[in-house]
Amino acid sequence: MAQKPSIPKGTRDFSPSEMIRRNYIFDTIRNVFELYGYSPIETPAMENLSVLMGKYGEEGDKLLFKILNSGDFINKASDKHLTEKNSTKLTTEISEKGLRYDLTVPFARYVVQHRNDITFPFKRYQIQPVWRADRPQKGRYREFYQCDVDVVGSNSLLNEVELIQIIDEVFSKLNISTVIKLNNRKVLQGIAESFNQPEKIIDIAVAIDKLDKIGIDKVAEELEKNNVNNELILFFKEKISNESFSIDELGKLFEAKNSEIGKQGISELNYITTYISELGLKKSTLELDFSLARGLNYYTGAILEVKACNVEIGSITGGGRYDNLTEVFGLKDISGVGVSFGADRIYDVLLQLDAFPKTTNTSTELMFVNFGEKEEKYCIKLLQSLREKGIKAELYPSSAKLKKQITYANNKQIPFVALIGANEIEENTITIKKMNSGEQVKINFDELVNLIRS
RNA sequence: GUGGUUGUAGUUCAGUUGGUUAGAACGCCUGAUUGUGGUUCAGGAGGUCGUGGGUUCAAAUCCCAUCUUCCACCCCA
Repeated sequence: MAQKPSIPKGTRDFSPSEMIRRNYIFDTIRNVFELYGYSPIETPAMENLSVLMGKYGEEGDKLLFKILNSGDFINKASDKHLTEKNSTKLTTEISEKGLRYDLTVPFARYVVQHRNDITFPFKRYQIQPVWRADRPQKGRYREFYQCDVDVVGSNSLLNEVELIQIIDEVFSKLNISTVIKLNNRKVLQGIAESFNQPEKIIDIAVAIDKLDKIGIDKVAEELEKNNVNNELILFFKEKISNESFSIDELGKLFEAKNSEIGKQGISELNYITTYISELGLKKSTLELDFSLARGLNYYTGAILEVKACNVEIGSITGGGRYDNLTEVFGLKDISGVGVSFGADRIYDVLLQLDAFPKTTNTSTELMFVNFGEKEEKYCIKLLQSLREKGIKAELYPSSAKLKKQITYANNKQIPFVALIGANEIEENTITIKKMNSGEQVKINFDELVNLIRS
C-alpha cells in the first residue's frame, strides 16, 4: 500500500558512521579557522531573490532553487505573463525567496546589513549547506556543505597569504596532499588589455579555464568562436599553455604594452609567492597557473583553487578576492577575500585515499548488560557515575536475551561490556568482558575507570 | 537545460527467443548454546521485479510516460 518514501534528486541521508566521518572533517576545518582568528556566523537557508539574482551570472540564476510565495500566489500573477508562459517574468511575480547558492553572497549581504555592528577587518567563518538546481553527478550534489572563511575590510595581501596557510593547515591535518593553484584576475585582465580586447575578459576567462580539460586547441577554437583576435589566441597557444612560460616573461609583456592592471597583478602574485616560500608549506605545493580563471564573475584579484593529488575529482577548495561584492548592496570600498572548502568532496577524497582515522572515539565505550529490574536499578547508578567521569556508557534498555544484548554491543563496536548479576551485586564487583579478546575480568569501580581510560 | 545510462529481497547482483511457484551470496530472525558476540551447523522470514499506463492467451523481459541512478556537455564544491 504505502509507497516507499524517497528523497529529492541530488540529496542524501547520512548514517551514523557517515556522520562521524563528516564531523571529523567539519571539526578539523573549524579548529583551523578558529586557530587563525575567525569567528562563526550563520545565515538563513533562504534569502530574498533580489539578494541572490544576478550575482552568479546568467547560468547561476538558472541554478537557483526558488521558493513559491505563500498563499494564492497564482491569483496575484499577471494575466499577461501567465498567458505568455514566460517563466522568467512569471517567476518574479510568484517567487520572492530562494535557497542560498553559496555562502559568499549571503555574507556580503550580512556585512552590509550589519555594518554598524561590525569592526573591520571582519574575519568570519561559516559552515552551512547550500543548494544548486544542477544535474547531479558523482561529487556533485543539489545540496552540499561549504565551509567558508573570508575577511572583509582589508586590502592587505597578507590575508591571501594567511588563507593559503589555512588551506595547507587543513589538508595537512586531514592528511591530504594538495596542489594549490594561484592566479590573479588582474593578470587575465592585463592580457586582454594588452591585446586590445579588455571587453572580452569574461569569454577569455571561461575558455582558458578549461585548458587542462580540453587542451589548447579546443580552447583556441572556443576563443575564435567568441571573436577574440588572433594575436591573443596565438599568445595563449605559444605562451600560456607552455609549461616553461614564466611570470617574468609575462611581466615584460605588461611593461611593453604598458598595462597597469597587468603589472599590478604580477606584483601581487610575486608578493604572495615570496611570502609563502619564506614561510613554507607542510603538505601542499603552491603553483602559479595563468590559465586558472574560475567561473564566478565577482572575483577581481587573486584567485585560487585546490586539487587533491592522486584523486580524480574536481577542485576541493576554491576562492579569491572580490572588491565589489558589497557595493551591489550599497556599501562601497570594502574589499573581501575568502576561500570555500567543499566538505562533500573532501569526504570522497578521504574515502578514496582511505585516510579517515581508524579510531573514532565518538561511540560508546562501555555497555551494561540488563539482567532484570533489580540489576537494572543497580547498574543505572554506576552508569551515572561513569558518565560523570566523562566515560561514554549506556545500559541496554530491556532485559533481552543475553545473546541479543552482546550482539548489539558487538555490532556497535563497543569495546567493553559489563555483566552485573546477583553474584556481582552481592560481591560488589563488576564482571567486564573485553570484546576484542573475549577475556573476562572481575574488578571494582575504580579499576573499571582506569581500564577504560588506559 | 542537451544527449546517453540505470532501477529485481535489507545489501550486492543473476534471471535464456516473453511461458508454471522470480533465484544466489551476504545480512536479518530462530534453534543447537536458558549468564556470553565475532567461527560452525540446522531451520525460517523477507519481492504487487522503481511507479503508472499499453501490447499479448501470457510481461521482470516488448512499447510509452514518469521518477530515480550514473556519465558526457554546460557549469561548479
